[in-house]
Amino acid sequence: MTIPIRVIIVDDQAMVRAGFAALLSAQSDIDVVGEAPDGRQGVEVSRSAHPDVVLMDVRMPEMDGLAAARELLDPPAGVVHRPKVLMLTTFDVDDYVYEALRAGASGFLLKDAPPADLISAVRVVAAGEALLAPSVTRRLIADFARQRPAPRKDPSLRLNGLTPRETEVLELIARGLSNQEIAGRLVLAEQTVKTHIGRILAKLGLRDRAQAVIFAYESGLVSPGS
Amino acid sequence: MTIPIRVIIVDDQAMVRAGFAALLSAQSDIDVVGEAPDGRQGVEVSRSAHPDVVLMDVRMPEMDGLAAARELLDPPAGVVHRPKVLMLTTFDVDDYVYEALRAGASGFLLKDAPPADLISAVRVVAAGEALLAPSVTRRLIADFARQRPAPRKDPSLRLNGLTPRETEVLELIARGLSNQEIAGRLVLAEQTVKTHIGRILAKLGLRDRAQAVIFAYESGLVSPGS
DNA sequence: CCCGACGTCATACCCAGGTACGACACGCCG
DNA sequence: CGGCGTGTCGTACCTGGGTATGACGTCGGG
Repeated sequence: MTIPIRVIIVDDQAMVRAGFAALLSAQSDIDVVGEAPDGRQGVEVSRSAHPDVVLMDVRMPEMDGLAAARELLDPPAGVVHRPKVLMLTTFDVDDYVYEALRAGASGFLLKDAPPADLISAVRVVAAGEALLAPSVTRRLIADFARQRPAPRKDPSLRLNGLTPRETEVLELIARGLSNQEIAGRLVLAEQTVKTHIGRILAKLGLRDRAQAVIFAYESGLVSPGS
Repeated sequence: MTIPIRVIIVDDQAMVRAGFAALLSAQSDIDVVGEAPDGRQGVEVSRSAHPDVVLMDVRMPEMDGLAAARELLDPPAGVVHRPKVLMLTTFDVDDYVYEALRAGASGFLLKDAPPADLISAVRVVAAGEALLAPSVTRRLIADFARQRPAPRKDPSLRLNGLTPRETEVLELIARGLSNQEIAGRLVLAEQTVKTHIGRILAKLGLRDRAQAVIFAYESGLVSPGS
């Protein structure tokens, strides 16, 4: 650590700011180079003091921490300085967490965490890594696991009834191709495509290609964005 | 902490096991109640020693940590014991991390982490929370942010052209309803539904309802599982 | 007050898509 | 060998869905 980590503290409670500042300043590798009582001023201070890390409270008057974080992490044209943002909150509220992470925050800590945690969090974040409160981590993992429990297991499961060729056709349906286009792509007669589709719909208990598209998405055969 | 946290250590290197055991046993609130040199034996030991937390190395002979974790976290019928699993690895490899989290692991640490981290990780995990190595956290957050940059912004963005009523119709299309069913649901003449659909397709540059379904999923208007 | 956006509906037309039935070829397996 | 699953294609039929055009009522804003 040749050069210290530059930190600013944005929180509407003066006592909290003072406490954190004292705590962090006591570290030889950390400099507190600014403070602000609300999001708007926080952004300004950050722009002029160009800190490495911004400690940002979530709930604040004037401009809340979320908006301020967004402003700092996705700055308007011309602004080159992009600090790391470490969000702080008294209670952990889901929405805030997710919004902050989406905005690009590097961490999310509860204020009741041990002081040592805050200090190490600043170091971790400054190093370009990320750190979350354990309860937040748990939730994020749960969410992650829920979203993709096994992207390639569920589909093949219910897709079992379909032959490879049928699966192939189904995927093209799910891409929005017409029967004619599918026939062209697979080098088939259009009627053959119809035959396949007929069997697909029968096997899966669907009515038309629109429902087939739904099935393809719900089963994971195709996924948004892919 | 009236009753200590029961921990077992699964790692193919005896020295590592010994080191961790010594480190953890020194804590008054942690008991090391078992060890195993590979995944298969790890599962067995876990079943008999019923620990609160299983420290599991990723890379192991016989049965790797991932498979063992899956076995412990999604046990066959009849097995009631479900310990928390804390994965350990020497280097951090993406795939392993995601697989482990999907399987339901409560944490993922690098072996080069400070000893204090391991100890607190055990406590955190035992408490039902989760904890990840900072580099892993960063990656998970990045992934999270990438997956859903703003689930309710992108859609409404391109959905802008659509009127509320049209959006409503589109959603029902994406649910697989026929025009007749949509008419019934919205208390409309079938022709009105057709009119709406015609406009929807024109505005979005789509050809038929199948493509409309795709659009609904891709834009986030509807999501798999919802 | 008039116009534009929105929502509603009608009449008419056409075709892609889905259904029904049958047929033939190929490869695998009991 | 015989049968089954799979993939291929043909003919025939029917309907749901998409297109075209026009019309009417209601709002809200300029």
